Amino acid sequence: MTKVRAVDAGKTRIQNQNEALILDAALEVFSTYGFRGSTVDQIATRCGMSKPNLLYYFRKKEDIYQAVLKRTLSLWLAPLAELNIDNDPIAELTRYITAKLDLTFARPEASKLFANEILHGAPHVGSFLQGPLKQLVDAKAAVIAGWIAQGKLQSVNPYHLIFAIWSVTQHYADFAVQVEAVMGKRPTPETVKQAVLEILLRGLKV
Amino acid sequence: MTKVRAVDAGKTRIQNQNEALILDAALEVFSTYGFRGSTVDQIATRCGMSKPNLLYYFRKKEDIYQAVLKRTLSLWLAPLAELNIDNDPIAELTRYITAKLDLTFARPEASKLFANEILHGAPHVGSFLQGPLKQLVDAKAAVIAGWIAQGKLQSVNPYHLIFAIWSVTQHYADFAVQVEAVMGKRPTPETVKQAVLEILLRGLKV
DNA sequence: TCTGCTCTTGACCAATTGATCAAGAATTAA
DNA sequence: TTAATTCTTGATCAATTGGTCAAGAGCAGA
Repeated sequence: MTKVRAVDAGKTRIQNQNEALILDAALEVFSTYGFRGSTVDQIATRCGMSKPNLLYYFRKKEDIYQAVLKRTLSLWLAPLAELNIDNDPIAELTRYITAKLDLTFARPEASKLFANEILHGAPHVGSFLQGPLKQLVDAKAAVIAGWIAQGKLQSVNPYHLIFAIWSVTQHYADFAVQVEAVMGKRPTPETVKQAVLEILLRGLKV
Repeated sequence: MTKVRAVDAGKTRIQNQNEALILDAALEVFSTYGFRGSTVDQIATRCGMSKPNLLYYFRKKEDIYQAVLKRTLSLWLAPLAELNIDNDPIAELTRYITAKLDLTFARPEASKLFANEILHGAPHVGSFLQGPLKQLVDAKAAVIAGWIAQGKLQSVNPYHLIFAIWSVTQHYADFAVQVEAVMGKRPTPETVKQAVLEILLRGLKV
């Protein structure tokens, strides 16, 4: 067998293993306490690793954050990219909203990490917002506008519809504590799905 | 004139003046950088004041945060409390949503401060959420349920409708950076109002 | 003016924390 | 087995930062 380093982007077995371990721990910690509120030691301890050892894999705290954020962003974009103008708009939007809610309940930390980043002015993802994200949203806003032009959907500003979908779906991750406190219990994903679909889509049917 | 201290809850003129100054600066700083990300020095400098002097008025960083958060919460609750079952539901909800959006555009820092607090698990306002907030929402959810029972409003889960209103309206403060990046410009309050009202209310009319 | 209280701050302390380093342990390819 | 490389960490450093303190400046009422 050839040198391990040649296999996976120049990474050894232990490197791949530990970097993954670190990123998982970092997502948990950063999404809970924010960048400034998290310590390298916290993340290291969560991996059962010493702080210098963690810094052997990621030289700076910044680097860990960048890496975990990057890994999260692709997860974020995926569902929107699938909006297809050739299908029925209500079915497509239903699928999109459902996919977003599934993500919210399956990976609330990812949503919280992203929310934290934006809330603090998006210091690390500013160019992502203005570049890839804007382009994708522009394209999908055009799809929605197309549906409206074809008379398949009630008239609505596509950008603000997308914002509404984002905010409502991510609310159940980012503000989960408030939702639980106000309702006195954690609502089931099914209940949320039904309610959210009703609220967001009923007014859009022609 | 009697001693100044007797007038305003035992506060002197300078105390009232400086405490207000500090709370304004603290809101700016905390809402931008979060609790851990903000420093006492930052707040002090913003008031043109030395750090020890600031700590003369608020003995701990915590105390400043608590005070500014408390001052924000009442602002937050006010509009919802006015939902009146005797009026037309669409008119009432329109008024509520408009009031929330006005707050969002007039005081985005307040929204961001609150969002940050909830996002990090509401360590300082947990009891507020489970107490006063829950009670108010319970009462107003009953109002909405009443409208539905009277056939004045389409059927919808009142709690989730309130969550949707909160999330969509606050989105334009908390995620303003993203909204601007994606749209390529800052949308006018009027545009947002029209779009949000359409999205949230069109499906509710009977 | 005088007296007591409030207000202000430079200097300082202690704890936290991001980051480094040297030295040893473990792993790998031969 | 061996030699090179990778991995690991205790000890330590330097910067940041929340908070204290003593001493002086400013202010209000008599």
